[in-house]
Parts: sequence; structure tokens; C-alpha cells
Amino acid sequence: MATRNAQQAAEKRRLILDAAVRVFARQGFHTCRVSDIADEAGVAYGLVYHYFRSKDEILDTLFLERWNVLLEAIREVDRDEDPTRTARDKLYAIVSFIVDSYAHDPDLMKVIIVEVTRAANTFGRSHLAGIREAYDLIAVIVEKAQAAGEFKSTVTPAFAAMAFYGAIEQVLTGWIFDVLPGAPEDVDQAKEFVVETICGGLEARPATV
Amino acid sequence: MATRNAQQAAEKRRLILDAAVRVFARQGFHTCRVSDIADEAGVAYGLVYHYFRSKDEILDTLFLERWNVLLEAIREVDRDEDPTRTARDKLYAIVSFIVDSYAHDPDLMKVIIVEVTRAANTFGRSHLAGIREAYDLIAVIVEKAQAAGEFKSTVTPAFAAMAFYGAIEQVLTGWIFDVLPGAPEDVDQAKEFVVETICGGLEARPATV
Amino acid sequence: MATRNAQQAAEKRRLILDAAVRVFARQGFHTCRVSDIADEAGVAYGLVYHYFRSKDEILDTLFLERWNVLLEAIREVDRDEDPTRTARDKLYAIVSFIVDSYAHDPDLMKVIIVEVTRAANTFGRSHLAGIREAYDLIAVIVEKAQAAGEFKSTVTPAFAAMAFYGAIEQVLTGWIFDVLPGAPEDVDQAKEFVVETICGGLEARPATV
Amino acid sequence: MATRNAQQAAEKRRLILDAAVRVFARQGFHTCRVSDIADEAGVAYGLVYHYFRSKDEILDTLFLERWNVLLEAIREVDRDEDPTRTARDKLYAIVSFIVDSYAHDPDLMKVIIVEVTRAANTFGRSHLAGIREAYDLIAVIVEKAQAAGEFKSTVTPAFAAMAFYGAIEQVLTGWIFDVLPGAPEDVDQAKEFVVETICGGLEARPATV
DNA sequence: TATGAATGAGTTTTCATTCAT
DNA sequence: AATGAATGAAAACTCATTCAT
Repeated sequence: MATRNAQQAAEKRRLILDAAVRVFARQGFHTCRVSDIADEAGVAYGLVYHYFRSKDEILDTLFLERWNVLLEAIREVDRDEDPTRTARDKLYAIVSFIVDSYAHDPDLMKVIIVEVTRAANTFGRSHLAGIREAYDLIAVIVEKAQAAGEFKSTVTPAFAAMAFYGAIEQVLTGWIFDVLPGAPEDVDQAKEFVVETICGGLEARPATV
Repeated sequence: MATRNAQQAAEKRRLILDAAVRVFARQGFHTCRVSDIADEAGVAYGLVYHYFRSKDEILDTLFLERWNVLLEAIREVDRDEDPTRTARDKLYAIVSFIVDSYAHDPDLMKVIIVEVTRAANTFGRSHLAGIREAYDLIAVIVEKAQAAGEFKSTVTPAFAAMAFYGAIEQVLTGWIFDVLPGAPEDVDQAKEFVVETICGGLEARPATV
Repeated sequence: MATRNAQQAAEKRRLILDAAVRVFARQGFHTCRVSDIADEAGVAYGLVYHYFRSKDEILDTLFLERWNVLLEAIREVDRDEDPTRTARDKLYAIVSFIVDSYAHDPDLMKVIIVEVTRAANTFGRSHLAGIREAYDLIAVIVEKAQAAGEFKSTVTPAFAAMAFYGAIEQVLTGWIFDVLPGAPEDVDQAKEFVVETICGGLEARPATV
Repeated sequence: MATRNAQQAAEKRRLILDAAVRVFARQGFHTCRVSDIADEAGVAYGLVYHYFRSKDEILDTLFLERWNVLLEAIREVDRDEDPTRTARDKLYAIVSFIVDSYAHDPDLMKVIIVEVTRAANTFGRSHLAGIREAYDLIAVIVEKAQAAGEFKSTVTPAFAAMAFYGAIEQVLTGWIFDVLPGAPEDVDQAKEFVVETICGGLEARPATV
């Protein structure tokens, strides 16, 4: 019985979180009201405050839920000790995960990027540690590849990580803003494009003998 | 006399704009109050509304002023018909301009990026045309380079432009968030780094004979 | 339970409306603040906005509530098909209703007249259709009386209606401004006075043989 | 020279007053801004405050200028000791003056009526003495007519004066609101209509033998 | 757990009035 | 006399959060 109720409660909570994603994506965190979330979820106003301490906590929850999954995915990639796996392949796995996340739930990724990751003054600041960890994990991959000779050492790993992550986020932004074609095949191709651009570079290679 | 007054008025207006940059950079657009701007500028509350219709208009003005300069700079690069000038060199000129803009007035660039360029729900949406123009101008450079054989045609120009611009903005974001070293020499080196990463790629090239 | 709450909510709404009547009557619509209404009602500031979208909406509500009752009363008089009922009697019923309304709630009638009916630039303009309907209904009574020979046809019905209604409103204004004696017996007598003046005229009739 | 300047000053003052009439009539006293008046007059903002202490003072000036002329006109009518002149004739002279005032400058009469005469909470209150004097002067005419047997004594003079004045103001209101035809011939006819209604009454008189 | 009424601090914006030139 | 920039008090309205039921 208690379990039953606990489960129902968890479902209501999820209902509110999912509604919040749609509302934040549509109107933006600052522009929407708590009542918009309640309306979207079809629950009473006050119930939102039964499950969450504040409006901020909803966004925090949303971000952390997803970001921890992302971090775990990157850690998993990094943990792989298969010596035959290239850095390019690892980076591909990361773009792939992020792009698939977007394809699966564009609203959620939009909220995470627009309201947290890129919000230098508000949520970005308070989640900096978590965000930074992603950068660092990517940097480690680059660092190892440089040590192994797969990557050149012309740029610092930290910098390379930022360029790589920035390219990904900007592509998602392109889809969000509708300035980049976002059909399913484009989304898939984007994974290759990012890796090819960052790893292979845009320049044509001189013919090798 | 009239000239004198007009000039003084223009200076007051500038005073307010400059104060707004500092306040927006420090507290964020949504979090600051109009009175913070007035206080920072050392003028009376109402004077802000004498020169600007609304708080929004201040940010719009700030963005447009700088963004038009940026667009003009990119157009200038694009316009250059010197056949010996490589695309890599043109892209370098663009990163250089943006990075120098940041070095010259970090607060202003922070505001432009954080509050406009990356604000998908509010100002970013309303300035989309201007933002998009920058992407398009960069895409044209890539397209020409592909046609000339300098760049591979593996990725679309539009995509390449996003990756390039995203890498730049992420580097600035790194400085803003203080997760990337931002000493003067780092700032200068970043120009090379971006171009080297995007044009040359991270991967070590196979030895050419 | 829900009924209980709905009823209590309706009572709070009424509390605010009644408080608004007193405040508008005392200070005038433009001169009072929303906080004055909240204070007078003994509720929190925000509650006013929980029940009404704006300060304007409060006055609109107040006006419409009462004016619709007035219109219905006039329609009722007009609807009466008793052929023995004179136009003078019908007009008496109308003055009577309006004057009794004033006697019953002077503040409300003051607000309606001062802030709506006579406010040509603001609320009067937006409620013109409703106000006009009252004039028209009165005009119809006059028209019928003219056709039946009870009234002379020297003035147009529309004009007669305005003169009649204007006389009434001015009497109320006299009470509001305290330039006309407003004791209970005066109020009662005013009904006769208006009808006698408008129907019978001020002039002494030549002796009839 | 000084005279010249004084005259020019007087003209500027008049320019502002005339502009204020148009602006008050169009937007209403409460809704317009002092800058609207300045713009309409084509003078600098601050000049309004050179000639008038406050926005209120402009309306006060406008009202008093015209109202004193009106009072003088009524006094003149009253002063007339010609024993053959009927009260009906005197009342006709008063309606005539007011209606002609409206025909000559509708905006000014609109402002006086809407913003002062009928504004029980603001200007009406402060100009009550002047307004009341008009009522009293009319009442005296009625009183004398009653004493002379021209008018019946069924209603008090004060009451009759209010009914008479109310009918006039309502007719002007009808024109202002555009619910009564206001062509030149209608305006002229209205004079007869008011007097005929108030003095002769609406009812058909029984045939006299 | 669920509801939605109640609270009141906070913020933008307006605009009459003053004042330096 | 004339200008219009400068001042700042005032007020409507918003909305996150609390609370009684």
C-alpha cells in the first residue's frame, strides 16, 4: 500500500518535471510562471510546492538528472581500456550520445543548454562543477590521444575539449534556433560531421606518397 | 550651444550604456534592476527612461552596436578578393576580431553572448536575423574554400560555420566561466588554437614524403 | 467542500467590490490606489489581482452589475402592455428605480455616474453601447406616448429621453455635490418633481373652462 | 517694447491654453501628459511651466475663463428688469448661450463639462462655488416666475434649476458622445426643444374652451 | 496528498515638476 | 523668454511562496 502510494507520488513528481521541461523549453525559465507548469501538468498549483521546494529546484533537478547520465556516459567511454579504440572513436561516442539525447528529447536538451549550460550568471554558475567535469573528462581523452601520438600536441587538451564541446552545443543551438536542418538524417550525419571537423580538420590533406 | 547640449546628451546616454554593460555582466539582465544601472551610471532613475524606452531597449542597443561592427568586420574579410589569401587566414582574421573584442571589453562580449546570442527564448530569438547573418557569412568563406579545393567537401558549409563559431564562443565562455586560462598570452594563443583545430584538425597527419 | 470554498471565494470577491465602491466614491477612480481598495477590504494587496485582472476591471464589473439591473428594470417598464398605463407613469417608475438605487447605495450610484456615465474620455466611451441602450429604451416610451397622443410631438423622442435622463442625473449630482437637499423626504419628492417638470412642464396652465 | 513683449508673452500663453483644450478634449485630463500639450502647442516642454504653475492650473484657467463669461451672461439675463420678458424667454437665452458656446468651441465645452462640471471628486469639487452660482442664478429666475404666476409652484426653484441645467448638459453630452444628431440645424433646434420640454412639458394639454 | 486562495515584496514604468543653461 | 535634460516619487502589476483546509 505504502509502496503503491510512493509509486503514485513518484509518478506525479515525474508528471510535473515533464511538464516543466515543455514549459521551460517553450517560454524559457525566467518568462514562465510556476502556475504555467502546474497547468501544463494538469495538477493544482500548490502541488508543485509539495514536490519541489522552489522553481529553481525544478530546473536543478531536471539538469542534474540528465547531466549525471551524460557524465556517466562520458566516463564510460573514458573508462574503456581497449587499446585499439581510437580517440576519434571515443569522441564519436560522446557526440553520438549528446546528439541522440537531443533527438530523443529536444525540449530537455534545449532547457539544459539554454537555461543552465550557457547561463553564465545564474544556473550555469551554480552547476559549474558538474559542467566542468564534462569538459575535463573530454580533455583527458584528448590528453591520452596526444600521449599516444594519435593527436597532435599543438593545442592544449583543455582547449581542444572546449572546441569540441562548443561545436556540439552550437550544432544543437542551430537546431533549436532552426538555422540548421534538423531532419533525422541530418541529425545522424551531424555526429560524423563534428568528429570529422574537429579530428580531421576542414583542410584538404596534401597527397601522401 | 545646441551642439554642446546634444553632445552632452550623447555622453550621458553613453554613460548609461556603459554602466549597463557592467551591471548586465555582473548580475545578468534578468537579475538586475533598472535602478542598478542608474546607480552604476551615477544618474537619476528617470534619466534612464529619458534615453531608453525600456530595459530591453538598452540591451538591444548594446547588442546591435557591437554586432554590426562584428558583421562589418566579417564582411570585410569576405570581401577581400586577394586570391593568395587562404580560407584559414580569413577564419583567423575572424577569430582574431572576436577574441580581440573580448580582450578589449570582456564585459560587453559576455553580455552579448550570454544574454543575446545564446538566449534562445528571449533576445536571441528577436535578433536571430542578425546572428544568422554572421553564420552565413562564415559559411560563404567555407564554401569558396571548398570550391577552390582548399577545404574538403565532407561537411556542409553551414555546418562548418556553426562548428567554427561554436568553438569560438565556447572558448569565450571558458574565459567567462573561468575554466580556461585567460591571461593575455592565452588569449592570443587561442586565435591560433581555434584555427588550427578547425582547419587542421586534432589528428596527427600521416608523414608526407 | 468545494462548494464551501467557492462560496467563500465569491464572498471575498464581493468584499473587494464593496470596498472598491467606497474607495472610488470617496477618492475617485483616478486618485485612489489599488492598495487603498485592499486596505479598505482588509485583504492583502495581491488578492485584488487574484480576483480582478486590473483596476479597470473592478470598475467595469461594478458598472455592469448595476447597469444591467437598471436596463432590465427599464425594459420591464417598457414591456408592460397595460393600455391604461400612462407614459407619465412609466417614466415615474424609471425615476423611481434610479432614485431608489441612489437612496439604497449612494456610493455605488455616485461611482457609476461620476466615473462611467459621465466620463466621456474613459469608461463612458467603452460602455457607450450599454449607456445608449438606456436612452433608447426611454425614447421608445416617449415615441409610443406621442403616437397615442399622450405626448406632444414637438420634440423628438431621442431628445426627450436625453432631457429626462439628464434631469435625473443632475438631481443625483446635486445630492452628490450636496447642493440639493437630500433628506429622505426630499429624495422621495424628487421622483414626483422630475416627472412633473418633464411631463407637465414648469409653466402654469391656462385656466380651462 | 515692453508692451510688445508682454503681448507676445500673452500670445504664447494663449497658444498653450488653446492647445490644452484640444489635448484635454481628445485624451482627457488624466490621460494626457504635459508634454502632449507642449507638443500640440509647438513649444518647448519647460515653457508650459513658465506660464503655468501646474497642469491643474491650466485646466483651472480654462474653466474659469469660460465659466465667468457664462455666469456673466446668466446674470445679464437675470438683471433684465423688463416686465414683459417671460421666464421662458430668459431660460431660452441661457440655453441659447450655452448651446452657442458649444457650437463655437465644442472642445472647450467638452473639457469644461467632462473634466470640471461633472467631476465630483476632483475639479468639480474645487470649483463648486462657481458652479453652484450658475444653479442659483437660474433658480432665481424660476422663483420670480413662480411669484409672478408664470410658473407653477409645484417644484422648488432649486430643483427646477437642476432639471433645466441637467437637460442642457445632457444634450451637450449627447453631442459629445455622438448619440444625438449634432448638425447645425439640430443644434439650433435644441434650444427650442429644451425650453419647450422644461417649460411646456411633454404632455399634450387638454383642449381649453 | 491535494487544492487554490492568500500574501506582500519587488520591479518596471510613468510623468509632473524642477533646474541649469 | 525659452529649452529640454534631470529628478525621483508614485503606482500598477507580477509572481514566487506560504498556508488553511
